[in-house]
Amino acid sequence: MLHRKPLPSVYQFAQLLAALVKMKRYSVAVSLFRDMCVKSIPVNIVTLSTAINCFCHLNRVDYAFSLLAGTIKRGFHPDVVTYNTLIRGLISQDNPAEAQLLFTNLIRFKLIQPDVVTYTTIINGLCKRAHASTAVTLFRYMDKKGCKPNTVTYSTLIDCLCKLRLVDQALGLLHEMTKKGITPNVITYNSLIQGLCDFNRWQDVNQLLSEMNTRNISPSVHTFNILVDAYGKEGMINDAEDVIEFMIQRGQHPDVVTYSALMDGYCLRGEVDKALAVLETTMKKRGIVPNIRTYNILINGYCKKLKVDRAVDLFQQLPREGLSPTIYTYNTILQGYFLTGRHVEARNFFDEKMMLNKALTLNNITCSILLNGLCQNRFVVEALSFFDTMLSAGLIPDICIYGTLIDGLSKNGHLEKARSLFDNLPLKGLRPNVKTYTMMIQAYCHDGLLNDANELFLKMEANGCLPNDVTYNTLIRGFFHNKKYNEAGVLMDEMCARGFSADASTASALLDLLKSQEQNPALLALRKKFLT
DNA sequence: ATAGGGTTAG
Repeated sequence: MLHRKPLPSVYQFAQLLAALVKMKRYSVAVSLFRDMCVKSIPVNIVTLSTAINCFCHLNRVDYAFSLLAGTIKRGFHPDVVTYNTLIRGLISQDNPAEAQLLFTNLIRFKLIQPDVVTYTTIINGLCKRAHASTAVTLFRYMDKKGCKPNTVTYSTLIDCLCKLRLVDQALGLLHEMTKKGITPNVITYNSLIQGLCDFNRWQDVNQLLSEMNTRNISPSVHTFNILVDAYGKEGMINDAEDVIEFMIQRGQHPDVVTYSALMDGYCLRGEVDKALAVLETTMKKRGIVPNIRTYNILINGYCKKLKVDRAVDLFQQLPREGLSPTIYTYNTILQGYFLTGRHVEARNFFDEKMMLNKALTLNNITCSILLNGLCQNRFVVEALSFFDTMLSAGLIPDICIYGTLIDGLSKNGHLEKARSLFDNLPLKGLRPNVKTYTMMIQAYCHDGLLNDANELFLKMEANGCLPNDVTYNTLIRGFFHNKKYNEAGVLMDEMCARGFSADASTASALLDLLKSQEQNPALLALRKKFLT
């Protein structure tokens, strides 16, 4: 194009950029745009907006805004499309406050009139941050302002409601849109099918599929992938295979996502070798190239089967396949080593493979795997020193990390350290959850501090955290071990009243007690309670 | 008339 004389028009360059965007080749588009600027090829607001969009997709909203400044400086007028792009960029960069500010200023200074895309973008951003009710309010507001929601707006809201597990509300919106004459598309249905699959509502799924059929909306590869994944996760591997067979019959081509979902299904059943066969035969035969997620599934499968060496073989095979491991890959193998008691290899793997890899961002999962693994192997000092390493690497520990640490410390004879960590959680802006409370209660019980345990049990509910079945069972066993059978009985009644029941471990603890103290009246009363 | 922005799966 650059060598053509006369030069192709700005339209044709815009089309080329758009094609690259469609293929998600954002950095290629950006370098082409730069090339155009250097060679003084005319640009306009359309090509400029496309470049701004590319920067946003590359997570460089800062560059996007400096290009916006350049755009205005060169005398072009950013329009509603330009600003919608920037609003989406800010939201996707997790900066909703700036997005909000941009939106209000655009309206205040009458720079643009928000359109249906503006509202849809913001509704999506709100929903993805779990502000569903605000999103619905905005949804009703735009309608009132004369900006009619369209298929994409409804699909966005439906998808978000499904992800918040409000599937029936989402189905209500489907009904509402069709009544208004706004036709759902395959994306609308895919979101709903996913939402229903999450609840194993197979009958409703089939009803939606036949509804699609009546409306002449063909299921896409996406649709089938949702089904393969859902069946695989439920262990219904034959159904998953049937879906793939069906989609091929209908002329759809399964892709890497389809087969990865199938492989995950096999791995969850422990049939990792079958998953490997899918990769080595079916995918190869069909010319489908596996990606890192495909390998992660296999690596995870082998680790869960305690075949860590096979997992490491696959890990070492990655560069040959042109793939780079992700933090998920590393975390999986690290956990595999600990799971099989190979803590020396785990620590070498962490030191040599993970710490030295500059491209890797260690996360809270890494931290909790390490802390848990070290504590379970009685390396408390090392665990604490790793914790410090992670902190100085800039990691912000979440409540799960503290839970792991509290549990590990208390199980290795450091109850007071665990207690002080627990008590200082509010100072770190963290609230204990039901697991954290339960671990601390267990710690107190283990050291015979039943009063502290009971006090905390009462306190958690007062703090708005309801005990669950694990909490009750933990405290009841604590009373058993400290010969407080009457207290155990009272708590057992309370637990049953709340719809929980004694678990296997509590039951066997009681049976052991009964065996050794056949005539203890308190225990006999407990047995009566327990057996009825 | 031809070009840019918002929604779905592992």
